[in-house]
Amino acid sequence: MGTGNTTPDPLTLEVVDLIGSVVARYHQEYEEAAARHALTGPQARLLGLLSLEPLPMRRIAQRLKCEPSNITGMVDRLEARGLVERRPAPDDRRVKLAAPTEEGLRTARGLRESLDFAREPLSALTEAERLALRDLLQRMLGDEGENAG
Amino acid sequence: MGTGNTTPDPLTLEVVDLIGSVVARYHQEYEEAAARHALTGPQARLLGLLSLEPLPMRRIAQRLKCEPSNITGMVDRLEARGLVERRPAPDDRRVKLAAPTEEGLRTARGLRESLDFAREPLSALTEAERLALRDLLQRMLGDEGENAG
DNA sequence: TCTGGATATTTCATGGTGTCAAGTAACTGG
DNA sequence: CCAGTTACTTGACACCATGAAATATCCAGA
Repeated sequence: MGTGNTTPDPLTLEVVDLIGSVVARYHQEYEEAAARHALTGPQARLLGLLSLEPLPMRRIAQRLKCEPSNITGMVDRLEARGLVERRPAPDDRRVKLAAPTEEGLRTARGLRESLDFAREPLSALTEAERLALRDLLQRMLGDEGENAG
Repeated sequence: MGTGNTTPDPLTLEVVDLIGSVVARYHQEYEEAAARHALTGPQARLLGLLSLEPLPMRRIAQRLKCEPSNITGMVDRLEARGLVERRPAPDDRRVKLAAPTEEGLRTARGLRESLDFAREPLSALTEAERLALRDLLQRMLGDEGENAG
């Protein structure tokens, strides 16, 4: 919890502002890409997550940083559209794995492809610049390198 | 837009992934800062916007990229808490300006200060690195430098 | 002046997201 | 077998967001 209360220098403020723009644009493009597949942003995120590997409901909630009861409804809606199915976990009858159906996988794939935020703005940078950007972002995020949930 | 359909190189994918992390962290911190002032993310965004200058409802909708009918409810809620008030526009009796109250201004100020995403992660970078990051982000966003709505 | 079309805001209905509290089923340790 | 814990679901509620329809106001032209 930063105790910071002194005003940061103008350069920092400028960078923060730029990051805000990146965030805004990222979201906009993400929502648009999701809408192209008749999905909301959170639904697209969930489907993308499951397309990597099926997950128990509780695990999904941790990854998406929300309450498990929320996941129930989201999976319900995706299940109703035939994009996701619930499977029993082999070793624990309490847990249910949410897994994408064939169509869900296709949708996730299409989603990833139509997510042009990847290429579009970054194509303005040379490879060396992308490398530099990667390193700077890594350093920025560095102190929280979490992979497992 | 983008016709891009070839898979981007691994470096680009890595950078995109990092940007995704930045976006996630930005959002998380923003929501937390808002919650510290008993506001939701959208409410905090709206209040921050109005703290710069009072705006007509329609203008707010354009800035926040949502429907005007949505703004009505958001301003209603902030107004009910005494953070925002509606004023008549001097030259057009149809339009109403949403303006922060004194308390709204105080809240917006406190919000800005508690928004540590500014300082915290960027403090890991030297000034030269922040400069480099600024230039890279500017180039990334460059082709859409819009300011007026 | 009157009238028709455009604009600003609101209202209503609807659906998705998110929280919290309570409930059920199943696992775990004694 | 029993108590406590864990996983998921349900129900009530608030907020965000959209779209269609209503109201009030502006504006341009006859």
